[in-house]
Amino acid sequence: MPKDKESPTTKMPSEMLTAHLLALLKNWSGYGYELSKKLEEAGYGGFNSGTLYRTLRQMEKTGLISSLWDTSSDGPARRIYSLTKTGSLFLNNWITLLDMHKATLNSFIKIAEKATEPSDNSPNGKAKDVES
Amino acid sequence: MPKDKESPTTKMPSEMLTAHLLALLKNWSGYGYELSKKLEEAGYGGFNSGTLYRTLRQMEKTGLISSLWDTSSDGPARRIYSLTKTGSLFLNNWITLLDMHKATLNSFIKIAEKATEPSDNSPNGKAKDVES
DNA sequence: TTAAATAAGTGCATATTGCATCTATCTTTA
DNA sequence: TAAAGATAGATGCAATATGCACTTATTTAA
Repeated sequence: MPKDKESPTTKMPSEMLTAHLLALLKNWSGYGYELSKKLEEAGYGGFNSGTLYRTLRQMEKTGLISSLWDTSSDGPARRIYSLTKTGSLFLNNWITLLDMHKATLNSFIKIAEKATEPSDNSPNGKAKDVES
Repeated sequence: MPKDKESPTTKMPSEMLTAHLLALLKNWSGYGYELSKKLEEAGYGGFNSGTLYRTLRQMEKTGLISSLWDTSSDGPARRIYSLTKTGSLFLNNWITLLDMHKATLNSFIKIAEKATEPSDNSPNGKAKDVES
């Protein structure tokens, strides 16, 4: 892998969108415009196309996906993306992380519920007033 | 332009961290330093303290939490945060969103698995080579 | 009196995003 | 046939967000 000279930090793009794109590309190859339509169909719209295309290029730079031009069909050329091994691992990991995230949230919430059982509703300490 | 009254876009801070903080503040009041320790205990460390404090102030600006200074105990003053009604709704909504997110991921993955049943592993179309 | 812990924050460089716009290819329609 | 629209991917710029190091301040421990 060329690893190009993006020397300092090549950061992962926005996690939610990345995860959806990886899932769509699981065992399947597609191009940006197509992916954006599928995401919108699935109710995951709201981003602008620029963000999508930039995210895809960024994912490619970090090795989650790879691309090649498809000029075989009519219309503008399409950049076809496929999942890499890394991308596949990342997707599995993300799903595990999601579960952990939710478990932590729930544990926090449950701890909070327990802590307030003796109906102590007042904020702790003698607190002075707000200031900006 | 100073942008001052932050009229147009006051964006939500990084979603994961926000969600954890909201969960910790559910039915409970705490301050930044304390929250950061709890997050680290729960295995959710890795952010630096600056990010945490800035996230909290940002959450306050968007109305998810509210704060007041606590000077009642020894040591440096503490900014005590509490969940607002908005924050509570946001937290519930986030948990729902997480479920939807995971459901969508799984549906994408399952569709992909079905689509490849006839063992067609080749990328679609006659694709030309990559270019940067 | 010095160091370390607690508590909250700032400054600056870099990264990411939103919004508008651009290029280009092909199809539809007036 | 000219104009408009859909498809496809991308960029420029301003506004935000983030990482990293550093600062300020209060109190306790060495």
